[in-house]
Amino acid sequence: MLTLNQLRHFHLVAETGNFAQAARLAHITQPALSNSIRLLEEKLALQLFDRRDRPVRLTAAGRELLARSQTLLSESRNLEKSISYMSEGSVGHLRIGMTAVSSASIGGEILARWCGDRPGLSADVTVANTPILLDMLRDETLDLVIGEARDLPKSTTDFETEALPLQSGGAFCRDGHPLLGKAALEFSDLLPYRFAGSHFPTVLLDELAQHFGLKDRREIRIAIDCDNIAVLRDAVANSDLILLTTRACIRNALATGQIRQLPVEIDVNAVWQAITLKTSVPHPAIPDLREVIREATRPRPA
Amino acid sequence: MLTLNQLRHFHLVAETGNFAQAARLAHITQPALSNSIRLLEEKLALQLFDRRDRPVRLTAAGRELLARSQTLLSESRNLEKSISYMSEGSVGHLRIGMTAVSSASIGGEILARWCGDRPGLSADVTVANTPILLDMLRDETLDLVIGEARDLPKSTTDFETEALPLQSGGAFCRDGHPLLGKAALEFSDLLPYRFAGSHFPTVLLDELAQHFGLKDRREIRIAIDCDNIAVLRDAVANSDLILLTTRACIRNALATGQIRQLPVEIDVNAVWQAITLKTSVPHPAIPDLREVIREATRPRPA
DNA sequence: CCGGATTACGCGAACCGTAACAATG
DNA sequence: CATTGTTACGGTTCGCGTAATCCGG
Repeated sequence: MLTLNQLRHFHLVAETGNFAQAARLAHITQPALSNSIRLLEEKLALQLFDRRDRPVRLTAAGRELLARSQTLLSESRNLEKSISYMSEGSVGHLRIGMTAVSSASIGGEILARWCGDRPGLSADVTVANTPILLDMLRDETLDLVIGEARDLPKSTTDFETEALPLQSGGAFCRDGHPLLGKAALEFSDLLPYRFAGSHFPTVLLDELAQHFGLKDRREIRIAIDCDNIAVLRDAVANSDLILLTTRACIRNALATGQIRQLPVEIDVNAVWQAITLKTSVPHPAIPDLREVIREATRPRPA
Repeated sequence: MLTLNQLRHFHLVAETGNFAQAARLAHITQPALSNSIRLLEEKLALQLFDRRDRPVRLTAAGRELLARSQTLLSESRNLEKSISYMSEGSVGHLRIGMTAVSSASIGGEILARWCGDRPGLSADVTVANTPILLDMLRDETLDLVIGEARDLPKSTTDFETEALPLQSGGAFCRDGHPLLGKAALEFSDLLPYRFAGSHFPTVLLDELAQHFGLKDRREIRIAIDCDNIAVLRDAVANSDLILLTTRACIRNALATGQIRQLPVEIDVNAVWQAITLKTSVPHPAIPDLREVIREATRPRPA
């Protein structure tokens, strides 16, 4: 059975044409190297070097072996390097799940920071509702999920959760919306209009309703519930719908003035959690990714 | 230091998801395999399998390693196969030297037979004069040479030579050449015309001159000495030059009637040798190639 | 005679097998 | 309780190092 070490030794001798020098490079003594090569030749039933005169030279069979084992050795060097990087979590492929809002708000920045200066790392992002993402996490189709805190099951014994800083949210409307002219805006002023947003957890609606003293959460009428932020943005920009989401999620539309924030205090601040499976062995790069997520979600001056 | 065996074991477990089955495939006992994997995990400082529930599953790091070591393992399988073929000489790359005439006469047939039904074999053919080819053989730029016997040095201690069957040669001219009409043609009848051929050894000319009782070999006037058979063929087809070469070398032109053989008995039969370097370790495929050369040069009914 | 390769021999680590133990379902 | 994986232990092999020998320039 062929071993990588013997191949390495063979290559060193072939390249240097000198057993002594090759032995130094292999960090073994000359006799040991001599033995290694001899055993290799016996194992292969092929004479690899012509030792009749110095310097020793490759035989025809030796040249063949050299050429044919070149890729194998370079592959092995690559793998060893990859492994050393893997141990420190600086290489690998992660499968990350995000909700629509979190992906649109901070997903890009997280991935930019994370992949940007880590050439060995790559990611696969799945956008779905938190319950779906959690299912995928459970059967290890995902390595990490950024999900809505409100959608987490009460008993989180099998999840390693970490609450992320509050993402400031609010109510948004198109430029020129009737409500923008109104002074001292209250939440009740919004109720005549219908709402748009991405995946409203019923708990959130209940909280809102309770907070503003509504009898029934159905007084907050949902017109569009969509996982695609672009759809929501365009729908709200061209109608009187009110968008409930985070500021970061529509920062471009806010910057262009296409969409404006309504000056009303409402509790739609997003609470997100970075979630991994406690019962699974984490990818070595996970701690690093968590650190990047913390940095990217840290509240900063606007 | 990574070993191929450990990687193989790892792959077997990863593919079967079952230590017992993998152990059977690896032809070792289950505890031995268990140890092998454990040592690998310790060496890499990475947990590769999650053993908390059955069947055991790959961890994220294990998936990475599996993906990244895939090519390495398949390369190693390829190499082992190549080596087993190499031992029996059924794979490799040979550098063959031939003279212009021998290459044009039998080179194609030899290579067709040799490479044709041996998918692992390939060749590099150099066409040059015998002395040049012998030099290349000496410094191992070539593995085998088919050269002119007459050009071999007298002392052939460092060459392994093998005479090939005589290749019938003769004098050839264009269709409609004046000599073709003459009855009872003799060699002296040819002397008014000049000759063409590929690399005339002076010994050959001396022999011819002596054989036909000429005072000076310069009575045989050489018009063209060229290593390119196509050049000679076309030159002779369009002039009254007489071509000295083997029949096989111009068999196509003979078949089309473009060139005709002069009915004169002359001793330009080619004597070729298959030559290798005795002082070098031969390529494993050499004996096989020699056999093919013998077959291809064996005299056959025209 | 010197640099460089091989042979001879002893030791330690690695690896496998057997047997006993532990955990999962 | 049966299947499957781990731990413990003994024996063999493999690979390296030291020392002595051999060989080519």
